[in-house]
Amino acid sequence: MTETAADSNTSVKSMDDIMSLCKRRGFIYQASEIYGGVNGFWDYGPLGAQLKKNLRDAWWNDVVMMGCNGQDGPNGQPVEIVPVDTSIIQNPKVWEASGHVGGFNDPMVDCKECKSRFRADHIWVLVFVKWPEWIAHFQKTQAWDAFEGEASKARMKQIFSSKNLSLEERRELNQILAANEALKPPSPSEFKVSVIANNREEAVEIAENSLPKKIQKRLERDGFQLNIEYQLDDQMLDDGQNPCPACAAQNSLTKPRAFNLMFKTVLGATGNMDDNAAYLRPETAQGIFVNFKNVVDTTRVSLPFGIAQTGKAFRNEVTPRNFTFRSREFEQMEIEFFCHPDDSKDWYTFWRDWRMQWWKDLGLEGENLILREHDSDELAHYAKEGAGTADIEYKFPFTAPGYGELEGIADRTNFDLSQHAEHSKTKLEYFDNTRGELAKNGQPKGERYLPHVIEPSAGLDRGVLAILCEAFTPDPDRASGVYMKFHPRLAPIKAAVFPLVKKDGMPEIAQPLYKELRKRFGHLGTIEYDEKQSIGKRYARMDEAGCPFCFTIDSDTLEDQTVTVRHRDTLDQERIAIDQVADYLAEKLGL
RNA sequence: GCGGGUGUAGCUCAAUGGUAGAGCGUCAGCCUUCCAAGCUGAAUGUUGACGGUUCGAGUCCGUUCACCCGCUCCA
Repeated sequence: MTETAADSNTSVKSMDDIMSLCKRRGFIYQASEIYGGVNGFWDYGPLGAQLKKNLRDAWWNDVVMMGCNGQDGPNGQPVEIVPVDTSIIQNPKVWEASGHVGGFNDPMVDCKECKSRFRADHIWVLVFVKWPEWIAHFQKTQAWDAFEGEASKARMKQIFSSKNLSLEERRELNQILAANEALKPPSPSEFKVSVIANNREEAVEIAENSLPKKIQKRLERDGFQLNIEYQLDDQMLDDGQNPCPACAAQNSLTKPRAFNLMFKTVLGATGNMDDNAAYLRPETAQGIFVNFKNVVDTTRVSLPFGIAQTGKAFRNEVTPRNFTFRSREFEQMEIEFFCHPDDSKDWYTFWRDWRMQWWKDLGLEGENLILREHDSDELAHYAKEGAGTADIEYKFPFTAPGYGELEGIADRTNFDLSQHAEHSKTKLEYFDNTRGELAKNGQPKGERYLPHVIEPSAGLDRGVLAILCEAFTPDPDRASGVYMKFHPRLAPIKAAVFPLVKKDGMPEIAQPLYKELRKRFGHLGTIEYDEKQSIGKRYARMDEAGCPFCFTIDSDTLEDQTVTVRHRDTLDQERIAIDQVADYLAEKLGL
């Protein structure tokens, strides 16, 4: 309990300082920076690339190869996970089945007639009526009474004149109208025109001056006047029956569908987007689901088991923000764990708790990391009602005192498999010969079912960002002013070898040690060698890069073959035999 | 996407509308005896980009791009 509250509180850390260090030391650069960058994309530099690889490797080894680090699952058996590496581009039908095409988006509408596509919030619908006819109709309704006789023609005109009424007042009036069934069938001789406009003023301007001559003539001839205008999908005013702004076909627009956050791309060299559209995957999960049958058929796995995958995914985020936290291109580490429906709750709990522990073991400890169960009203379209979705969240400097999601653990039920079974017309049921009632020979008859899925889905880039934020430790007492307290397992630089001075035969001793360490540990991260400038400066540089151990050859080494080990976090120094350095480092790296 | 703010060397920042600078860092050399020491020298900029006003723009105006802070969404 020596740690004070301030020590564990990331909110005292400056995100600007962290980003500055990331740039300065080559962790993360803005993508295509020399061209002015591109919004929502980031490049990893030498240290960042290695840090990211180390985190990915830790996940791969612990989760996939070791099966939850060798821990037994809730069924008392070892956890079985197999890896796949699936395409970023899948058959477009995959995304229809998964629900990403239909529900994963911002408002767009299509014209059923001319096939044009519009942004719903750019379409304004102008409703024209014949005033005397409309007023007469209106007077038969209860709404008329609500105005207590004030509803003269002039008053009506005033009420529905866009220039004089606030949105709130308009809402209020239309609530009165909407409450009256007699008004539900549109008033006689209503005439609708849709226009593309950025705002109400522009829409009215177009209505008054810029409509096609043909329409203007008709309105004039038949005595139509503008009654009301509204934005498409206006909850209060839109009746869902709207004309197309392009071809003017009446009632030809689909309901607004959110515009797709998926990256569209083109298959084939002709570049014809209309015929050959495909999508860059918005999540790696679907590549797993569509291969479920393949894996079952070809690899002798049996339920319960998981399929794991790391890889890039792409989303056209509305607002990329907060450094790499919400990037448009990002890497996921996903497991789809398949189990019997009856066991899904146990497996959900198991995964949720184990994944939380895993992040803790990598150094995201204390109050900065929380496990948060979702409320039922924020469950995703695939999540079972009340079955459980939890987020592992980290208190980033830019979210503090709130938290940002690092990994989500969701019970996806059999949603995805059933969707793909239906859309692909392929049977995806699993035949479980350990279940079912017993046959005469005492063997179970077996049970055929669609497995349920627990999905622990982690953001690799977010993990790296959390590790960076957690590691960043200001320390005014040391030369660098800051050091990166990476877990040795994740540190991109594993160790450094320094001759204390560049003479007296010290470099000649340091060089072979450097080469020995590099040969043995180079596959895990960088081993540095540096003989330039003062020893303090070299230590300081290693502090900023987060190198956990420095081995220094000094004049004593010449006498007794020992070297100094300098510890990054404590600044402590100890002496060990030079021929013990490699074993020492191996132990410290947990090998 | 909307509103507000910011863009000058790797970083932190200067520069009345009048020759683009400093500190730190980086690199090279000398020196060195455990925490950015010292000395000498060097490199580094289309002042985010494009256009305009002006005899003259880092500075004023317009557009655009990027980032930051709010609203919103996700892993």
